Amino acid sequence: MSRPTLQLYNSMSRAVEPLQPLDPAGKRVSLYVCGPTIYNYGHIGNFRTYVAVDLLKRALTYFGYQVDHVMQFTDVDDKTIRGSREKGMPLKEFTGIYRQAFLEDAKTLNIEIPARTPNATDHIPEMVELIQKLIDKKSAYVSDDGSVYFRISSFPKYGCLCHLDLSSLISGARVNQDEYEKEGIGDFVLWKKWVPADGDVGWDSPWGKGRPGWHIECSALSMGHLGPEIDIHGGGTDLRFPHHENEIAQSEAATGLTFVRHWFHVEHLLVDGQKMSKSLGNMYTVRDVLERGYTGRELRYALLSGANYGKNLNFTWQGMDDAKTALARIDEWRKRIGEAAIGAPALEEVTNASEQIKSIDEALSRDLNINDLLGILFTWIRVSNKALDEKSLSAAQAAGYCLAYDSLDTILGLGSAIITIPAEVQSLADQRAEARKSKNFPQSDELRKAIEALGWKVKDTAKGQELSRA
RNA sequence: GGCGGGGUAGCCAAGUGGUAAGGCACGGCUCUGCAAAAGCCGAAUGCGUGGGUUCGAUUCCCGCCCUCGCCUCCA
Repeated sequence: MSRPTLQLYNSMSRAVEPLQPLDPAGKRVSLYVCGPTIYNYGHIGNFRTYVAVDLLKRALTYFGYQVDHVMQFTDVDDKTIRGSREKGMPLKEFTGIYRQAFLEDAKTLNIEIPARTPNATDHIPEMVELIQKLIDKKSAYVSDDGSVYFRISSFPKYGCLCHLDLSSLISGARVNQDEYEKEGIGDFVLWKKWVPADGDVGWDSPWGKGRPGWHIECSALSMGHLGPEIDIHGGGTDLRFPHHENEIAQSEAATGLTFVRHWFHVEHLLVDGQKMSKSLGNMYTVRDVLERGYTGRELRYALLSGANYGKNLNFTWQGMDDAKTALARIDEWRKRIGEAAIGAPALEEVTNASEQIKSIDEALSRDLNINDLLGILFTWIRVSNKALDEKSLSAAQAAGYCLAYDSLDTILGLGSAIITIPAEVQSLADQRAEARKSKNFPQSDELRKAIEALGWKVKDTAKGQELSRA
């Protein structure tokens, strides 16, 4: 089936543009995403970004592209070093804990882990090589203390991504006054000279022992894994400046090529309308949300549906409840429509799905318009439920809805609720079935209350009781 | 000061130069032993505000108000 061309907002041009991959065959799309710094558990704001990236990746796959996806883990910087020293742990061990935690949380949210997730520290030689190249090209210099800086004045395009004027940087609000050794105020560090606070963290280099600056890892890893020019580079909106701006400078100064064709930035998540911060006590991890009794897929739904990726998403517990209810309705419907499809003819004979899939394609192609997509889904739900109530939906039509939904869910990634009923709950339900058989309704109601007290809901249907999580 | 994003029903949120998707919440009804689930019906004469362009603007233009973010820690 032919699909529309995917239109994506490009934060470089500030316009929605059709995606045009470098691959001459138009099949392969290279995608690099700036991963987390692994010094702590990721919060839901981090995961809003990665859920959005996951949506992008799934959409690309859906549109028939072969996605070459790389995301690095930043496992060396001030925060990781400080954290590991506080815990009295080797850096690698310390960051390993949070790398693992991130992967687990991603799994909770049904985020597809990129095929390659390199750690920055496993690629120091590539970074050193890139820095040397920049020095050779006079785009970087070694300062008196042995650190290496990128020379912004050597790169006229500097500021192109963020539309910044270099002179405005000089009068910028926050400039580190301590960095006397820099030639220019906007120059940024490529290689940081070892200092005692770094402890045993450090690598040898032509400029002495030290460690890479933050930005160089993404340039080295992106180019190393995906080539000097890539299709899409993404991350949270806060990375635009300085991180991505600096990546462009480093990479393009070294290669003379266009580093990235399409920039994908995800807007931030707010909590109760405010920026998350420790002082406000509104920073939640994925684990915190789970502890409140929500599931990963409920959080995924909330993160996906709260707002399109390019806009701030306001996280609230009310929003989590809304998500939970809406998702339960989708689940209920999927189950019902699936049962109605039993006995349907072979899939190739199911024709009404194509129209539905077409509407999905169209909404998705418009810069991943998830809310339009959900609007379409809920319309299917209402229309088909009505038809089922009226007994006017054929098995073939039901199968068409199943087909369309399952296709849609390759993008949404909601999957299905896996329900394991505790023995205690099942036992109460069995007793209730007996009570109902003998029309002992008072006892039946008592048992329902007992089941609800355990956090479960019971529903009476023509086929008997059905249990679900409250 | 510079750059950018928002202001659409109680809450969340799409959208369009031609008369306001969807979700959640709420009320009534149908169904049900009662519930639940599902369905039906119900709310914006209106899309921050004042002008302008137009046959027609929430959608385009200008001014104003409010709000959020970024301007070298940050997804």
